[in-house]
Amino acid sequence: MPELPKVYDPKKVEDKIYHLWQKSGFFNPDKLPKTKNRKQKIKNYCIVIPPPNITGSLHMGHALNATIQDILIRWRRLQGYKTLWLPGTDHASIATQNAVEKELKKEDKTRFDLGKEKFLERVWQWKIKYGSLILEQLKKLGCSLDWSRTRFTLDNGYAKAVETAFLHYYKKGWVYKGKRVVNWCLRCQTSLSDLEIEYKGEGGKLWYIRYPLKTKSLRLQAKSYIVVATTRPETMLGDTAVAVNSNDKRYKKLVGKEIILPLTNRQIPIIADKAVDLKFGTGAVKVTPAHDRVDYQIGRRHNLKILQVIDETGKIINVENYQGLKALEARERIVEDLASLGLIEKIEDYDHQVPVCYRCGTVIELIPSEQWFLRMDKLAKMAIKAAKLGQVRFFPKRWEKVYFDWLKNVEDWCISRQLWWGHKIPIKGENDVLDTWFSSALWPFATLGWPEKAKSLKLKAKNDLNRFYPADVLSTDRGIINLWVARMIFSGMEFMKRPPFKDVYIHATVLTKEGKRMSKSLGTGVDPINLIKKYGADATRFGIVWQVMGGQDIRFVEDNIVMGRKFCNKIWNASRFVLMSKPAQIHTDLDFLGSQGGFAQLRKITVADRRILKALEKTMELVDNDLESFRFGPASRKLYNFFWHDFCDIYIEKTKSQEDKKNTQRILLYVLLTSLKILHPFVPFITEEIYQKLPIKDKKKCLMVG
RNA sequence: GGGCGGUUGGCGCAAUGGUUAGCGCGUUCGCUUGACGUGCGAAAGGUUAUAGGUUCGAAUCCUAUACCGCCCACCA
Repeated sequence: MPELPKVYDPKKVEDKIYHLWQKSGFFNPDKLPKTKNRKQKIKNYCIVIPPPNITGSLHMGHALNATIQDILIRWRRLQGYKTLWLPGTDHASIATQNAVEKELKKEDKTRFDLGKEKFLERVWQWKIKYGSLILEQLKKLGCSLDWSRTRFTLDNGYAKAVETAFLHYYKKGWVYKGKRVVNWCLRCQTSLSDLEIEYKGEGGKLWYIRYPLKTKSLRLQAKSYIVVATTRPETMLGDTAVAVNSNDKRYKKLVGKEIILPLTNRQIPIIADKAVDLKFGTGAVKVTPAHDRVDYQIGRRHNLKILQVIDETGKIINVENYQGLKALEARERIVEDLASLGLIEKIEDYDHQVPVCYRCGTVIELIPSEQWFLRMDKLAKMAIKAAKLGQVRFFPKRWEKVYFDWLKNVEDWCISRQLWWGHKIPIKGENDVLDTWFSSALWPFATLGWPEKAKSLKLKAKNDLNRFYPADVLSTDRGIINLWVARMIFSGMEFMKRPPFKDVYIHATVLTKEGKRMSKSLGTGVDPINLIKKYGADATRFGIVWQVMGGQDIRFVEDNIVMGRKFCNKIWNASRFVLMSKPAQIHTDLDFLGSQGGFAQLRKITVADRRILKALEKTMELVDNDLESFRFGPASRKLYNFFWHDFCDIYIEKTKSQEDKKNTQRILLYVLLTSLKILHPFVPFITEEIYQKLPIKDKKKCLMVG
């Protein structure tokens, strides 16, 4: 046996070991060696990876999530389950299109300069580059994904799944086309769903505007008016009513009367509606059904005209004097004009929330637009039911509230987007594409071959679809519980009649040490690849998972990765110690603790021997329990304490003075081997490397399938 | 506006109502004993955010308050 170096060097080990794993084929459940457990049909275990967007490289959040999933998969694989962890990437329609547009901007070009065809070529080049970069990163981290099943949400088979799903809804009448007031991103030039907008606090103003009442006498008209408050005076051009609360005594007499809308001189009614808050502003609100969500609802209740005055470029239309002005320019002009007419009562400072695009941060305009929608009432009910019945369980449980709250009040989903990169709407004459989340909603079964394999599913044929659907665990970030998780659940219910996974594990969000969100644009991001280069993949995995406690956010500190590296070095040197004594071979499956023989047969077993064996057994049990309920941090601490303290500090020190060398060597080797097995899901590279050097009689090709 | 999470040694975090509140990093002191100085042994460092309450007993349960963070929301 060659002498091992004193310090563990991950660089010399990781690529070699990953290659060994890939060559073994054991990432693929169909190629796993037979064991007692794997012969049983029920012992399948599946995780579908949340496909990373191909917008760039992975950050620590991804690294944490990938580590968590790999721990679960390796743990179950070692237990004898037929494990599938299915890899892939997401075309991320709007996000990727924006990323490529940003790149073009550096060349002073827009997508329109290139034209659709050339632009899409460019996106495909981007996809090839970043798609493979992401998969490489996962490999560096040690992820045991079945690469033979790699999918992309825009590959040919996937397009078939999207088309099938869309047409299924279409035939049911759940997908429909209609003109609605939708969120419109002025930069991306597309509609967005309600979940795709964010709110940004803005120090704005509240203008109080006098709307003159229509009276018979002109003299009176100058004196009598109703005052409305607004943050967006320019939208008054599209007002088609003024609304007050029906219980508001101040305005009771005015309901049913008309006002003359300043600047346009249109006559519009004063109406009573429940949506109006008596306490805010003046209690009277201008109603612009074309450019405000609430106003649209009010308009529908009162049959008001929808008068669009802002177009999809953010400019004023349909009003002569302001035609072609940008909304903000129009605002200035209108306020000036109103002031010169003496119609501005007062102006107050007012902080409010402005909707912005979740991908590019541009202000959202609400405009009436012809779009495709998916009816949500029935689907939402199914999704709620699945969680209520416990078919889907959230960990930690509190996150199901976020899910229920959204589904209970959800409105129809606007699924069409005016983008170039994405799935085409499968209806003749439609050029628009689908919301990227429509396709990701099908991920857990589309990746397994749906709809092609659906027929054989009915025939109970053995294929991926019925073997690995539903998946056991979905591990993801809390930010996409509704955007993605909820939509996967109702899609699964609709197309597969079962929810797509049993457990939803919401992992911690990785923050900076200061408690700020990690973000590339803020320069607060930490690249896992740099950590892997510096400390090794195992150290990075162990260090980050060490911090996973009870669903709390993680403030990332590099100290923990340093700890991980030290721990790996400890594992390395304890193994060196055991190997240096040149122990005789032992049998892998020898049941030392059981009634079958093993240590029960050993005559001279010392107190220290008994203690370490007991501690090992206990640790195995506790770690299993922790992993059953996703307690990764506590599990890693138990492993650490057992190995470092019980095994190294106490037992190994003790063995140096134990007389029965042969017995001691056997026990040392047994405890080391078993420790490697329970450590392997957390630190796969180093444990595999050591395993390959251990004197085991019936050694498996890999510890991975130990 | 509503909801959720957090606040424990210098820093990052544990502790499932019950001994002296633990761990990692850092700090100080001592160890060149043949696995590891990325190590071993020891030590210092905490009125558990604040104020009340429940209890034989509270970091833990309850009620407020403060600060930090996140999510949702149609007060124009």
